[in-house]
Amino acid sequence: MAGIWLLKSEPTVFSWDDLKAAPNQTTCWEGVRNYQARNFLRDQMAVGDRVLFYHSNANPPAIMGIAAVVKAAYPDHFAWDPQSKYFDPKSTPDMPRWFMVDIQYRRDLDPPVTLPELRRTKGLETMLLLQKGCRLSVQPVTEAQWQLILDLRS
DNA sequence: GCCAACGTTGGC
DNA sequence: GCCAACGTTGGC
Repeated sequence: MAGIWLLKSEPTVFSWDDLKAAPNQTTCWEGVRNYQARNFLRDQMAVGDRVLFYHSNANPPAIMGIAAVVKAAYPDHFAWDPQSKYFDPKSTPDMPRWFMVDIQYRRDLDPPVTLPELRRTKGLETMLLLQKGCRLSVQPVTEAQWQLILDLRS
């Protein structure tokens, strides 16, 4: 069974609409600079995995829709660019420290599933996103959680 | 803008 | 290896 992930993005940095407007509705997911998130991304994300696209630092924070992984992990070359805000001199082409995947738009959740709605939903209490202080920007989602979330819009 | 929670850094 | 200081995240 293919994996399921929740990816966080601040809409002022890269929004759901940005993804839909991107060439081929596809984008590389650069800028992950946390080791736990990197390990999920690098070691476990695979082509065909399902993605919940979440707007953090938004009003309200919400899952905007569904995307899919269309390219598995490869080195995040933004880490090598001194002009990039994601520059990290400790990552080199020979020894890349950071990785990214490509994701592609699949469909909207209409309307978006807001954080308060998620908190109200029975069965999602253990979802990582809802845990106090969980800042992980790449999170695994269980099949049961996925189904509960989709059921909110069907 | 505030601030709690967390992750990382670096001196020792 | 400890841990204080610092930086970041992200809801509110």
